[in-house]
Amino acid sequence: MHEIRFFNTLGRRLEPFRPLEEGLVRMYTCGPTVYDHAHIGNLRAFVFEDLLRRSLRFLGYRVVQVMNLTDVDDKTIRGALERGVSLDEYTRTYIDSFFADLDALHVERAEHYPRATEHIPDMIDMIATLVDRGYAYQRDGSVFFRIAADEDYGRLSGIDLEQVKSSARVASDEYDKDDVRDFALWKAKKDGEPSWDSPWGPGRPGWHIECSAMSRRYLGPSFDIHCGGVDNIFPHHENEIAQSESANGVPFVHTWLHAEHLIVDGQKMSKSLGNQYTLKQLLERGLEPRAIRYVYLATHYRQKLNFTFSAVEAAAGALRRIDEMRFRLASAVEGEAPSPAVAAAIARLEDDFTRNLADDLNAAGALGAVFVFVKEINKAIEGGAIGAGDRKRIEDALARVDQPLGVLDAGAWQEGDGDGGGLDDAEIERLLAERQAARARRDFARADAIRDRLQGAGIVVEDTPQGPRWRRS
RNA sequence: GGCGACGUAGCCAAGUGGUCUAAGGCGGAGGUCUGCAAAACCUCUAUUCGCCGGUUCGAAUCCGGCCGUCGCCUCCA
Repeated sequence: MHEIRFFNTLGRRLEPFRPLEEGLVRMYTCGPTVYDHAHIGNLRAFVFEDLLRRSLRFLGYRVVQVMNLTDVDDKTIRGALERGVSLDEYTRTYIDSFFADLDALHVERAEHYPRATEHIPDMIDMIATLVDRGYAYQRDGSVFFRIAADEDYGRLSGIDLEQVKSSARVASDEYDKDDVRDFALWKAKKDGEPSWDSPWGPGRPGWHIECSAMSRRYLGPSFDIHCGGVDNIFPHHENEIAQSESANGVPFVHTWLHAEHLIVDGQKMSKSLGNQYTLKQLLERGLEPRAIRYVYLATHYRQKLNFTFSAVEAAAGALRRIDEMRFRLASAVEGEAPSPAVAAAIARLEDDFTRNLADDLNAAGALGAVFVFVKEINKAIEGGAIGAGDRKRIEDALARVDQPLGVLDAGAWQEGDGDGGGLDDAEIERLLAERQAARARRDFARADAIRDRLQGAGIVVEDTPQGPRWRRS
């Protein structure tokens, strides 16, 4: 078993990973604010978290993952008001859209998707504890966290609080706080906004408190991993640590993992550049979701991912190479005894693949091991070195490494209508036989006409020394 | 201004002290197969890791400087 190492943002170094409870990993992954459709940058973080949970399982752990849905904040409130609908109705559209995106990219479901609006009492409870303990104070119906009361504030981000103090943005803050750096735990109700009753009057929770409260509800006061995008390091995750440790009196999270941003054509995504794509927009352009998932996987999560259309094309080509190998394997003739070359290739794959994955989730390296394997198997097929039982052993090895990747099995990504343009298998076989007969009597016009017809129906025919083989494209 | 990241072949991207004259993919060039084609497969495709110094027996990998790109600095994954 390979030891898992992660780059912990807290401390900024690679370190061996050990869960608090043997064999079980509890992780909290910051989810979407459901005020708009997710863009491909948001989705990068979610695919990264999917890779993480799948990899942990592959490496032998049970996983409990929580992902919050932020359904009450400035943006959802504003959106609902503008559209003249309830908050719930407004966010439902984007929650549905979010899950549709996850499905399209084959992201596994987390164990829990708590919504902020369904956990207001948990948040009020935690805020009350913070007030009791002197970490928070009330002001005009709002409650603020007193940063000065938390000595080790800033140890995740390494932020210099003196700097924050003098920043212009903070100076323009709308609230009257003891210290400009203090942040809101509870915001007093404003006209027209949805609100909940609390000991401090009607209002709504601040952003950071939801993650502290909901993670405690589902994972307890201390757990193993917390993830998000790098932009969450400060202030969001810093504030979560402050709230949770001040309220619970125990260490909050051991390992913090942060996904780097995605850029498009070398530039930051922004509405004004018009490059803030949603998954739906890419799919409408004809990009395959499987290739998009591959693009996400092929760059290490701590590296900026430069998303380009040509990268998606390259990904599609890479996947085709794998599909093609399996296709050729399916019609390979097995020899007498199992092939030592195949056994060696499988052993090498499993070792290299696992080692890379355990090393801070190096999926790009793991993918490299898969392609080395593909090449070796191709050679074995070419050289007639596929032995008894090898086909299944190869397929099984691919299925194992695909458990964390979720991208190798073309069949799993097939859209419903792959029916070969109305031709069933028997009909295809009959046409192929007819074409073979035509070829045998050197009636190539007839043979090519049949091939064209099959091609038109989405059937690819490949001639080999052992006869033709076909597949639906 | 403060904090931080990155710069590897035409493109994408691993590797972070010796097995690196640098994995893998895309693209490109040859070849094999074929009636032709397509597809596929095989081989080749960076003596070099932004530039300059230094440390070391040894550096793409560590240190310093410079150049370039980018992110964060109160609610953006």
